[in-house]
Amino acid sequence: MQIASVIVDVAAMQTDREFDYKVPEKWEGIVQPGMRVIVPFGPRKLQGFVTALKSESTVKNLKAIVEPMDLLPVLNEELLNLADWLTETTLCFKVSAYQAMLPAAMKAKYEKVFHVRDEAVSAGLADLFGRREEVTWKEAEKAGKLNRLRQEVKDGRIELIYKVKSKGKKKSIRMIGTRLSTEELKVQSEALPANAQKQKDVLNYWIHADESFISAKELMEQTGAKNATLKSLIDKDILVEREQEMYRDPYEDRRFERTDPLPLTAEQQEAIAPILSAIEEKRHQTFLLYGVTGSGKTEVYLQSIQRVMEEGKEAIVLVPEISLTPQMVSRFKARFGDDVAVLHSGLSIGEKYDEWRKIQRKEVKVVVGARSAVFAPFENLGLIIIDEEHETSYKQEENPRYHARETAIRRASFYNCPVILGSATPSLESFARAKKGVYQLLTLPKRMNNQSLPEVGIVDMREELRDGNRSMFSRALFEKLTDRLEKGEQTVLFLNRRGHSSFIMCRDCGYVAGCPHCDISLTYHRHSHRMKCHYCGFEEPVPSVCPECGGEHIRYFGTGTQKVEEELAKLLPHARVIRMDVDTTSRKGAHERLLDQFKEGKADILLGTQMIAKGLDFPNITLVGVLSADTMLHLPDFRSAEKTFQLLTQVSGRAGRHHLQGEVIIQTYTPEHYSIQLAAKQDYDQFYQQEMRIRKFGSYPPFYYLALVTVSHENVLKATKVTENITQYLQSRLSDEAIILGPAASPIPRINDRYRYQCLIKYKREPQLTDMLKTVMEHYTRQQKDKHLQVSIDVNPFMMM
DNA sequence: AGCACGCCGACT
DNA sequence: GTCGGCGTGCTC
Repeated sequence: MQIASVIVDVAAMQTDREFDYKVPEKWEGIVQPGMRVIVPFGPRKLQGFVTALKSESTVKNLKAIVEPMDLLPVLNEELLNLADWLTETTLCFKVSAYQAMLPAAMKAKYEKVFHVRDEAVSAGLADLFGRREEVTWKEAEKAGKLNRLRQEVKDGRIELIYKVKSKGKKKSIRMIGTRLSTEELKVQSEALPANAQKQKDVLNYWIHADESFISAKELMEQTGAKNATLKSLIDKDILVEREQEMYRDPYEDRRFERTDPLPLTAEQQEAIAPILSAIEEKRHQTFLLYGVTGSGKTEVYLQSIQRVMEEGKEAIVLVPEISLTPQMVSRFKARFGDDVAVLHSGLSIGEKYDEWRKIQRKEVKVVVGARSAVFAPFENLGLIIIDEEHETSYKQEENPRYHARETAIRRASFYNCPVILGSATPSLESFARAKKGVYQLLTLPKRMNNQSLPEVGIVDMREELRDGNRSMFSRALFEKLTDRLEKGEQTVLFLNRRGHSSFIMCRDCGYVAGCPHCDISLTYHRHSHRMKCHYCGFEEPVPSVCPECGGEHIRYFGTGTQKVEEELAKLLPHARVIRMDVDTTSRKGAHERLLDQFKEGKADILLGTQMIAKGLDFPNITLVGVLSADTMLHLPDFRSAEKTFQLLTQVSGRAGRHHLQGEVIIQTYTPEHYSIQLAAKQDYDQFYQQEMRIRKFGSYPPFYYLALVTVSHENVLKATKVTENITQYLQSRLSDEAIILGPAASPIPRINDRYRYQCLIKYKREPQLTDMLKTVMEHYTRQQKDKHLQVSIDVNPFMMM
């Protein structure tokens, strides 16, 4: 007898282990590791993942698998292994790891239905059931009939059935065709009654058509026939119908002009050579491709992929979600055509599912996608590329809290293939590893067409204020802005905050409107004229007088894109402005449309948030203005200087990429800060040196690894007590080399009326740490006397909040 | 996570 | 005397 070990679809500590099930004889040879199955679990039915097959089990009364959910495994051995590793390193549940590797369409959906056993439905339920045999639990609940039904179930007249369904469906279209010859059709047509003109029209189509099948939709359009007409012909066995599976193609109506490999510059050739030899020698190696903006990293990627494809292998390209724009995609589609699948959050669940299936069926060779594309189910990987390697979005902030970079390296080492990490501003971690020789450093020091880097000016906004300029534009920026308008050149204005103003404050007493449930200030939203909490969703109208002192001088602080847009309209009424932020680009295709408009010169100024910091490459942009460079600098995060430097460098790179010389103005209240100074000089190396000193001094990455334990509870005392216990437990067991900070209140000490305390572990080498953290997790979730207690652990955290 | 079993308060 | 509250423990 075959027995399957199954991980069930319940993300909880107590169920995070294998359960054994008999494999029914008829499924033997079909059920395999990596396949999804439906299994009975207690009274219900659940989705489960088969992890292994065996012939014995220590459990005596095994239940049997109900049925497989797939024909072929959805996870191969390599991915099953990778899931084990993810579980180990990120301390997540097995199911969570599996789920992260599969498209959302494969997530199970559960439904409970009441099914009538007897013919007759008891009185009182007739109105609920009507003539149906089944009623869903939800319907019954709405009708308030649950108790009644419970009784019926007990008495055995009604059965409660647990159903498991897959969320996504394959898309199929209805095809209509005929197996009859033209002659036979003519005969059939004549045999039809005289008033069946429509049916005759339909048959006439096939008498003249070449292909034997056509989609029902198209047939009806061409012949004007209704569905009923087709149906009666099908009933007469003259026509036949069938469902044909098809892919949803998100890029259906787009055509990509094929491009050929471009000749490489000497620098590019030097950089690509070691990559190509690693590919040829099937050697696992991680390359850090450090190249300034516009130095031609993408062409290096493309030609590396080309070589991988020539070897008959596959490649994964990871790109930050935010720059996964149609322009980016088109560069790959243009070079590799239909060999490319694309995975990003803009696709529907069904579209993602289809792209995933193309990969699984080996119908594509290249995947371009955001973080989760690192799990693309290729089985013959030849290369993984991570563009903009330093981007924090490669770290997932929910369980499993994995980092795409580490995951990629793990996969690549399995396949003995190289990884390319590309960036103009590498993360300190990666650059340090490159310097140590863990990664091989490849440099592209020059811009492609020998364009010099733009001239960058820093404006001290405190001085502006002192001189009486209270506007959000410094005199220097405003002057250059008007100059560009006159010359007909384009400007990009960058601001990393959307909306209007960020918070409101009373000028009399200094009162700032805060959330009553969280320790954070409320954000002002103009359209609704209300204040909202971004953490718990609380909202309230803006007070007309200060609730503290009754004063009437309520002021709006902070500047959002919307407010800048209004200000521009006032100051430069003739300027045509395009605003790009989450609000204006949420509609499908809006992103591309706005950029196209700007590209075609239909606007003078492009005003936007983060999303315009990348990829934008238009010849006519000669001025870039950063309205406030230091908004990020004061966040409670040891990476804030690094992030500021990266962003400023990134944004500056937008100017003067072609024939016209570019210029950048950075407005700031802290002009002396090294991250701003060095970004202005575009001096990564200097920044690296400086920041490394600070990291060393503070014992932060890349000198130490981090692990963050966050405890939250409604009761402050409980939260502090638990955090203290955890800290003590770790303290007593870790080596002297480890540094433990805490217990301390989180940077946001309260969210949704729950108090949050944390403990930060800095360590270099603690082989026991994972086990200890696992113990901590188990201890506090098992001893669930206190349901309200929450403990979360983030190994290598990026968000310290 | 759900769901059942089981043991104590306010109602027909 | 029952309905229903949610504490506890299990699911191959």
